[in-house]
Amino acid sequence: MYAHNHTAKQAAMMDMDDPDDTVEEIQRQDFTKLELKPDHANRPLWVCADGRIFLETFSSLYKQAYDFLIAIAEPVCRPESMHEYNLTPHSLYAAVSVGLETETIITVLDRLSKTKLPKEIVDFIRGSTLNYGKVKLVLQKNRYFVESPFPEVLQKLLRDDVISRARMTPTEAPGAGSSSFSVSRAPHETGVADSELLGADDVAAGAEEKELHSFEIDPAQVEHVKQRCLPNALNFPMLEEYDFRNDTVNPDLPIELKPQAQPRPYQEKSLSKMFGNGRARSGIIVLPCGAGKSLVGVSAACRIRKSVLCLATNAVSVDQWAFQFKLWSTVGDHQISRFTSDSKERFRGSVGVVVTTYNMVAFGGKRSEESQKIIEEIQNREWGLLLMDEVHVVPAHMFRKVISITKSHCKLGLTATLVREDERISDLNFLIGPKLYEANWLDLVKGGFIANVQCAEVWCPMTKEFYREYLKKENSRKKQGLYVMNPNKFRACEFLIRFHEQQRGDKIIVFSDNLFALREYATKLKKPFIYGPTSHHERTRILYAFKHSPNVNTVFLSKVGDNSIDIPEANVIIQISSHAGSRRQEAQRLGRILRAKGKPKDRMAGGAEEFNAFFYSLVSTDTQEMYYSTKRQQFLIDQGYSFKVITSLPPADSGAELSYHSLDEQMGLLTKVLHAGEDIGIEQLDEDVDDITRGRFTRRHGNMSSISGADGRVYMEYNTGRGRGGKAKVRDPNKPRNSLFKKRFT
DNA sequence: CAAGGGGAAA
DNA sequence: AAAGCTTCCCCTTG
Repeated sequence: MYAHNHTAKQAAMMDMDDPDDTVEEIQRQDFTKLELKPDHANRPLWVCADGRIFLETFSSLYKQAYDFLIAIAEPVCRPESMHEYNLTPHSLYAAVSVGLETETIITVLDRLSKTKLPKEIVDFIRGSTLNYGKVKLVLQKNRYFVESPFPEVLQKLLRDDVISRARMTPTEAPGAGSSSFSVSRAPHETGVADSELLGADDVAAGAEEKELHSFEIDPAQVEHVKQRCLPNALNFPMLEEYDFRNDTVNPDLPIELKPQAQPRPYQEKSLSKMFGNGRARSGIIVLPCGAGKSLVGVSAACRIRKSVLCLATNAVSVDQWAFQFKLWSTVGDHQISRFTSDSKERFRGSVGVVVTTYNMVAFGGKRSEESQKIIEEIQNREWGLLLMDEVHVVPAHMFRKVISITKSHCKLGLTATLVREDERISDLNFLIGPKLYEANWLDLVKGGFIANVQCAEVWCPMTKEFYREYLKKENSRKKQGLYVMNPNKFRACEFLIRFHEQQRGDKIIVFSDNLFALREYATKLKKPFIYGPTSHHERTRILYAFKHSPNVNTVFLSKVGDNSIDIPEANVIIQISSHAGSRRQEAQRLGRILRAKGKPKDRMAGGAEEFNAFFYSLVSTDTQEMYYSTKRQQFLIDQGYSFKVITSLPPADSGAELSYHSLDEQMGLLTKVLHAGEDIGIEQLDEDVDDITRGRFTRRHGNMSSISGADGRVYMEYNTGRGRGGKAKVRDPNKPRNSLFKKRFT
């Protein structure tokens, strides 16, 4: 009661239009005070004073609103009918980076909003974008300069410790003063660019002859200086654009897209964000795996037409990038070279494309003579484009090293995972640049560009005997051994493999981080498996068979499969021991089956959505494994996927033909597990993974994810009785039913 | 010269 | 804290 009165009082204060701190707090909780416009039904957005924005996806303006929102705000959660976004200083920085002007942002947002824009939001947008474009970072002949038409801005920056220390002492007397800046005439900038950089008020002044002031900074300190300039610090985010058409210092690379390289609409769009004003912006493009990231990268290279340094995560993907360059572009054979531990090529002449790994560039240890020479060449030249693949999986320290070692005019990061401002991933904002474009997975699914995945979590009750031992054990490794080897889980796995192999003719990957389980499952089911020690030769043999033989439709993989194995054929994933897997890993694994198979038209017939890929996580109920299940799903739920929970696998009528049907067999397995000793389990989440999980979770608290998560559980009926699966009876009548689920749930 | 095993580092 | 899996380089095989 008291709390209510209090709120009412604060609400009264808000009515008086008092910009008090508490206002924001009230509006966070109470949307009823927002003033609805008369025609609100036609407008798709709810804009809250705390920066949250909700988008109704069923609106007729959805498409326009979506394009706009994705440019100005961070997507938080995008389930089917309502998206949640967050307006942040970084997202607004990204928005002005791609050429949107402050007043445009405000006008359009207001036009799309059901309610009058809260004053706080308007102020916030103005405040966040005010200083954009006033400062530039320029790379000239291997030296870095901070440049601005406003000497007072440079002075302000130099009052910062980090920046003043990074300054290369000018030859003249030290001691800052505008007179000590180098002064130059602004090089042929167009009026269009000016208005974009300076904002409406400054354009008139800019029309006069303009002077540019600059000071040089230590290349090793570039990263720190950039960070100090970000919106959350001094708030003069540095513009990094490459005016490649006017770069006469670096030679041109004769390279063009081949005519058969036809970018898809979303690829085209991401490129237009990058090259919007005729120059090349540094930043990040987010596309799911299998959506054709490499064509975007190659296209960017073909527009800039200068030397390219392309970085990938491992040698397999280096080969793929080199292949993609040759496939999509006219790059000559001796203009492209790979640099890995066993392939040290060098391009001819002064300009070309080098494809290598982050590791190779950042490697600190002893190098062979040959490597040493190549790495020096890489370090000592200027690159037009630094193309960075899979930016989200590379550890931050590796980036730092790579970016400070190499000198590039433009950096393009490609990633599949959402980049958000939490934890270390926010470093990407200044290490590379703002996010330029991000595709919505579900839209790509609808367009038939990536596979439509059915995600499911299969709850496998522990058998009585296994559970008794489980409760007895203190050691978490032994516990893990027991719940991974739970006979019911094994049977569920076996059932799913049979179902997908026989009923649908699918190709299946089973992931297990636990090597004991990997071996046991694979051997028992007579399927090939690949893990670390598997020789290269053996790997290729197995993968070849998986690809070409109708008799090999399932392959078991350990963590090796996460990165360095390319299996475009698979369309079903089953995880048997996944609790140690992060969401990032989960997303990555899902990515393995996203590559769309078949023609989009076939799959979209009649508008009915038909699943063509499946992702299962098998979880032993009432064990530690359950603890992580909700967390792991978060990423996919945020992308708009819903998780089904299946509690009745294998079905009661399929008992006998599956393994471990009899108690005897189960006891045999139990004995084996109990005698396996310490080798059986692996430890809990490693530090890195845990950090990320925690970080994202705190941030997620109280947003729509929880709702959509609940929504994904319409199939669930949790049966606490052990030894027997519950039977789910509720289902969403709007969702078409896959034959598997038809079978299971009727 | 390529394949692949060993050791070291991260 | 340790296992697992990278990666690098160097060395020995065929």
